[in-house]
Amino acid sequence: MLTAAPTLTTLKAKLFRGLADPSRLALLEALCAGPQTVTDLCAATGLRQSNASNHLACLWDCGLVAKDQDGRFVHYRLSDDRIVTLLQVTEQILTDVARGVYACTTYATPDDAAPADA
Amino acid sequence: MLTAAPTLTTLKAKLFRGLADPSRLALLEALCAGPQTVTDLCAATGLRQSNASNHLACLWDCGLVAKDQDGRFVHYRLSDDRIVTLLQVTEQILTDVARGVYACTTYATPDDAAPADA
DNA sequence: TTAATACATCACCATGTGTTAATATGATGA
DNA sequence: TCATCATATTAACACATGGTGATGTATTAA
Repeated sequence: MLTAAPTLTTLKAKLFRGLADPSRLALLEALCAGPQTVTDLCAATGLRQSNASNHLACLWDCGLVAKDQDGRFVHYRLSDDRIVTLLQVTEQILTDVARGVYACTTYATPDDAAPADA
Repeated sequence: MLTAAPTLTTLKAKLFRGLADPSRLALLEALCAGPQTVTDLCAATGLRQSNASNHLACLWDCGLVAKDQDGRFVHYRLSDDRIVTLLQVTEQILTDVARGVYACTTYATPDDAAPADA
């Protein structure tokens, strides 16, 4: 590919990959409202417990979320406020290029159906 | 997964996925310097021509890049200046959470080796 | 101790996805 | 026309990745 050692570009791609899954993004967006337990997050996102736990582990590994143990509960939260900024900028860009993202099927996520309304 | 119809979250994830590959990210970063032909981009990124062309097609489909035909040359360019902003914010976040992204192997890209220096 | 709750981990499977080589298209110049 | 350059397209392959269910581990309460 590009280089053997992890370059800044590679790291950036990896960070984006952390955001490039609807489940993980849903978790992050749910966490924008404040710290949540895994059970809360499952309820908010509709994910199975094991699935949510897997994705949260990924997000935690990547440093995108932090967690605080509280008895048998684990409260997850965003580790950095700029993640919100990132999501906001993305949303703004999406406003303009949404049509394209909509249409892009080359490396599409499996769960987007054909648009019901243009 | 979450919903059947493409939600804003799904679209956002898709947009991030467009940025979540080292090759595509390298192409976008190369384009930050200005419009480039495919051959130029191949030289700048080390990608094979067909591979670069594939990724550029994806980026174009997603609306992240625009292209201008010029004889047998095609000049690609970023379609939106805010893409640069997105990359910059990401780089800033990376500065702080880089250690985590470094260590995250759950959904790692294949091309990052173990760090030589912690 | 036993049961129940909250969460993590694991192996499996189906599918997504990046790369490559080969080939096609299309434009330019001799 | 023919050769060449610039780019796009395609099929095929190997591998990454997300989802699931089963199970493991703490923690709490009775």
